[in-house]
Amino acid sequence: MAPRAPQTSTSVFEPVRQDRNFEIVVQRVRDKLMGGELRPGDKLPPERELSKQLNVSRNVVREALRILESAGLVQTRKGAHGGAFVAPGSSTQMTQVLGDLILLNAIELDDLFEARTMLLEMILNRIAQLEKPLDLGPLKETIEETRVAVAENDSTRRVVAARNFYHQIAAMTGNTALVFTVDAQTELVQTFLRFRVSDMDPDRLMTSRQAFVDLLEQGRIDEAKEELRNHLDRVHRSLWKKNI
Amino acid sequence: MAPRAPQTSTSVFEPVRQDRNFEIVVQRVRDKLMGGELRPGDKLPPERELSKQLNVSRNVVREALRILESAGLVQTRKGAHGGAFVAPGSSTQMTQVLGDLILLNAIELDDLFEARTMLLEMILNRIAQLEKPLDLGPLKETIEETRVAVAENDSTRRVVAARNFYHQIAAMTGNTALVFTVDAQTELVQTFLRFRVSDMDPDRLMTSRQAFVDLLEQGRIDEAKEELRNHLDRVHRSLWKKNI
DNA sequence: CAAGCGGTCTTGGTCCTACCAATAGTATTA
DNA sequence: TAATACTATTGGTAGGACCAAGACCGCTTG
Repeated sequence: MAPRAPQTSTSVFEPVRQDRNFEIVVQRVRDKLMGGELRPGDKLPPERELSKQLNVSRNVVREALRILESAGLVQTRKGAHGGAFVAPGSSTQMTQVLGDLILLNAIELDDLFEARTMLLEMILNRIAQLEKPLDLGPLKETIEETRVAVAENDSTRRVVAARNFYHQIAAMTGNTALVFTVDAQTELVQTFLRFRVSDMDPDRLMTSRQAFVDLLEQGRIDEAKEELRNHLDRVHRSLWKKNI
Repeated sequence: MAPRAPQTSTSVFEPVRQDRNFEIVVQRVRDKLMGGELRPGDKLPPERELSKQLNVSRNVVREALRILESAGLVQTRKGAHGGAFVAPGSSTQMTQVLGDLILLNAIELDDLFEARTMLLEMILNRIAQLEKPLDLGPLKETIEETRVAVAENDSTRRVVAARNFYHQIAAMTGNTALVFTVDAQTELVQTFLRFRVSDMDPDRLMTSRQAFVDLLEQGRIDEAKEELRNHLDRVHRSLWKKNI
């Protein structure tokens, strides 16, 4: 054999480990979720127990739980019979993500508004294609709820009712992904609106809501789209004023 | 004075504190981001320093950093001159959220596919409304890249090229929110596809891509939509087979 | 007996201290 | 001069201690 030149061993050895321990723990939990071994409502072992089972420090377990919690996968409760429970899905995480992207200036607020308007128009198009007659019951109830909230000047109820309004429009498509997306966008817009609900003229709001559901009931979807788009434009414009 | 009945003091005292310390730390950082005091690229103080400044334990700081990190707001590096740096926005968090919602059975995979198809159709509608002539340069380059990747049977390059393809379609709208949403959905679908890229017939893929851009160039948007929709249907269907 | 009160145990929340491990910069040596 | 070794910085992990909230049990008391 020819003598081997003394070369600096070129990446023959791969790094033993690169993932941090808490990332591995997170992945373990995700795997159990994916495998169906863990389902919403289930309880994870106590932190001390988990740290023993996984042979890591309690610190590592806690950091992993923080990640899972901020991802909306688990919720934690203190005290006896407390612990980390697998959570049901909600739109709050998507709201958070969108909000953070705006914080980082990666998404323009205007663009989000435009996307929201487009998404809702798209949803109405989808609704127009449905064969079954629409069940406008929930929508009408929500509008009634809005009316009461406006009458009593209860801004909290008003905000909830607004969220329900858009939620139910999306729900009419039966598409869960669209529902979550709409919910997230609505929540985010409401976050920016905060305590400026009162800026919106109550009469105009009720008129618009009522006109929308009436048009929908009569099957005049295109006009309903127009009504909704005008309303959204007003809302977004009022928000923009603040954001200068 | 009339003697006061010995009533059990009804909620005169409010709880001193409810937020956990690491949540407060997270909020502090978010506030600095919102106020523009922290911008992407900036470096946070070292953990030990931060724990001194905020008067909390290093544990609390670390748990807060895990949350910020999993939210995509910061990235951490080890070693000298390391630390937590404010990150630029990316679509990975949105991808993660969507994936988690599917894990939790809160979103149906089929619904996500449908939403994706609808979103891209919507984007093409938006493109059709644009006044300026489209710049199809990047799109053509990406298709060329796809052709090379297919020829060399390089699945990694193929996946990247596919991501670019949809990314550039979305980018033509100029709407950052749409771009992020499309990117997230594409990444997620690719995650589910994983190593099944080869399932797609290369010839058919190239034919579809080429036809799409040709139609787009000739302004026959409706036919381009049709072409894209058929392609997406094929992709989603092939994925569905696996998911049984 | 019923209501309420206090004790007790479980479990998450916080703190501290020590040490390991990666990394960039600097000094040293062949 | 270039490769090597050292050093300081900083995140990652470990383990122990204590606090605080909440569920449960049993005792006291009216």
